[in-house]
Amino acid sequence: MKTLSIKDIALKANVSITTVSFIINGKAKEKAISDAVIKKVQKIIKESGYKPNQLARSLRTGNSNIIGLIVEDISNSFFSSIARLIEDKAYKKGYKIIYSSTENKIEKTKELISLFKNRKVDAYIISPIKGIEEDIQDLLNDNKPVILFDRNLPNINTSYVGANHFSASYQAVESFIKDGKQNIALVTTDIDVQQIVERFEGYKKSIIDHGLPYQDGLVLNIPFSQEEATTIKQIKELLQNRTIDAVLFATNYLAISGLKALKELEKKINESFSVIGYDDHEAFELHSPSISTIQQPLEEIAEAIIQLILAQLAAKTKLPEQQVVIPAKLIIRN
Amino acid sequence: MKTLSIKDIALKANVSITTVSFIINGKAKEKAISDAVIKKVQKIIKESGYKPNQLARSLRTGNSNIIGLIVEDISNSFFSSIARLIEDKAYKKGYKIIYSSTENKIEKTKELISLFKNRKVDAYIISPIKGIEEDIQDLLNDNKPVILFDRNLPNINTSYVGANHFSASYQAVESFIKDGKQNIALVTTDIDVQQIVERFEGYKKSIIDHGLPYQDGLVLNIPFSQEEATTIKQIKELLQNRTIDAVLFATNYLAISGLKALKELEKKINESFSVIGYDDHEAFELHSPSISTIQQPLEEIAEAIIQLILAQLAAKTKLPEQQVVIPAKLIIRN
DNA sequence: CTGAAAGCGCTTACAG
DNA sequence: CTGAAAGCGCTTACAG
Repeated sequence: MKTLSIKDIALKANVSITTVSFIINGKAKEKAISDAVIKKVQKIIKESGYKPNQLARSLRTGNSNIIGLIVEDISNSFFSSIARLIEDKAYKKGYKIIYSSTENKIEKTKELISLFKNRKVDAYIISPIKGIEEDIQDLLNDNKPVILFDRNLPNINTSYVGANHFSASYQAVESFIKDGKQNIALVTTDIDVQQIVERFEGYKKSIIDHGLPYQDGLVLNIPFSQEEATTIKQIKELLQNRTIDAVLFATNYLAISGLKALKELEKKINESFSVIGYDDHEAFELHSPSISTIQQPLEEIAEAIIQLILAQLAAKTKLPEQQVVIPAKLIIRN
Repeated sequence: MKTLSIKDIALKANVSITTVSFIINGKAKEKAISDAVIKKVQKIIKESGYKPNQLARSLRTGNSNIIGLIVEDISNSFFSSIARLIEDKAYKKGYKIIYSSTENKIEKTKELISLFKNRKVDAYIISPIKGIEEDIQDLLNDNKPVILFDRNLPNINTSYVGANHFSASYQAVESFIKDGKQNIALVTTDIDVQQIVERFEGYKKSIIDHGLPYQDGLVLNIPFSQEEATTIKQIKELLQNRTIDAVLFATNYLAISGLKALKELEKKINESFSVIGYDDHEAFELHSPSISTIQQPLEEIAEAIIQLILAQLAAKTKLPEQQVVIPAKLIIRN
């Protein structure tokens, strides 16, 4: 069961490995290999089930037809959905995707980039955190295409795809206010990334623009890696200690924790108490009542990312960077 | 920014690449390299940030320190949790995991195996489907460790880790009956894998053992790749056309569709109508009322898998295969 | 129309 | 105690 090499095929076909290589790589015509030889070699390849060793190919050519996808947490449905869409689209162009989660840890992210680099990944799609600017710059200096998404990094000159979180959370708060809500809380996370900061700023600006007082005490910052039990406890405390008639959750998993807190408090969502979540989650629609949410158009985001990356991969020279900002939509469910 | 090779290090250190290689691979002592040389070379490696090219290393040694994980759907929380646990454990032993989803498609699964083979993956963890027996046998003949999990394949002689689904669904039905339920439905999927068949058989046997009539019409087989909207429609029809006072769902995503169907029908879960799900889902606990469920002990399963795979990887000879069956637990929530 | 040969970056048996 | 050389399986510039 020794696995076959190009040499074995060349031997069987009684031609040189050069000829076999040209045929495998679709360069037969260009190299003017005779039809008879092409047919013969293809037949032998087919019959023997020979598959070129990708490792050797990558080692020689320096590229791998692999795109690396680095996200916060691949088990979060926002990221897994994007990953799935990108994978499908990339596959059709002959690229495979390998992905991994950073868990918002700088060290882990650096290791991942280094690992992918070592495996000669052709291009990178990264949902970044602060502290890895240098590593990304190295990639760029190395002429590797890098697309940032979901979060931008101010000092990096590369393309970015993401939603407009400022205006999304501005609108969410506005919809609360139109419903007559006065004391609107925000439950968010403490990670210092643009996308999260924007959600806070949209919240704050909307409150102020509509003539309500901004209250620091209504904003709860949850540490990212905190145990969920602690998060639930903190949300319960917020809800018990303050007069609150509406809550905006800045991420889907915070909203889930929030719903658990409400359940434990036996506090109902109704005309006098509203909730809006972020991104989507299977539990939102199923919940009684269904949970309204700010949704990012996943398909559009995935499409924009893959377009940019394929364009850069196909180009010989560096393309001008683009900032693609896609509006998020407020979905009101009742 | 040319990336460094072992040659560059050898040059800088003024030694041969052989010596550098020995030092990198921890064979310096064994090869009796002098301490002075070791220190010097290590210093240069550190300062230059040199990382060995894994592709070249794999090409030469024939192994990659990568374990391939092939599951039905990585975005299902059962599989993503297992993947996460395995990843952590493997990482500590110097192995990386790459994973991908089969979506229960034979062709896609074959392609994945072939892809992983091409990338010289050292070992395989597979949640299999029928129709890939030959491909797995090829792997085994090639002396690659393969662990099957979640589902077994009768004619393959390799280790397996999974839960006892027969007794789990037997118990679930028993608990319905003890609660006075008489007309118990099963919503399951049509994929022909042992794990799903067992769930059906446990259901049927439990009904018969407790003196109830088994009714074919109370078992709904949902095609795996069917649109969710259709699934919800079929579940609604079942519930409307039949007298049913309890439903066992054979997978977590079917339970979610079932809950959506109940919501659309405005049918409440209460003393006279019960539901049990399978595996877990964030929405189960959050639901009002919370949904009882059959849970597989993820940590134990992951632990068993990784133990078996690491043992086989460390062994020079083929280890005897083991069938590890772990009991699933019925979690009653109210 | 086709092939011999160099080289990608490593590891390792062999020699000294 | 250390190194020269072969070889893993490919691709491609060059030659004819």
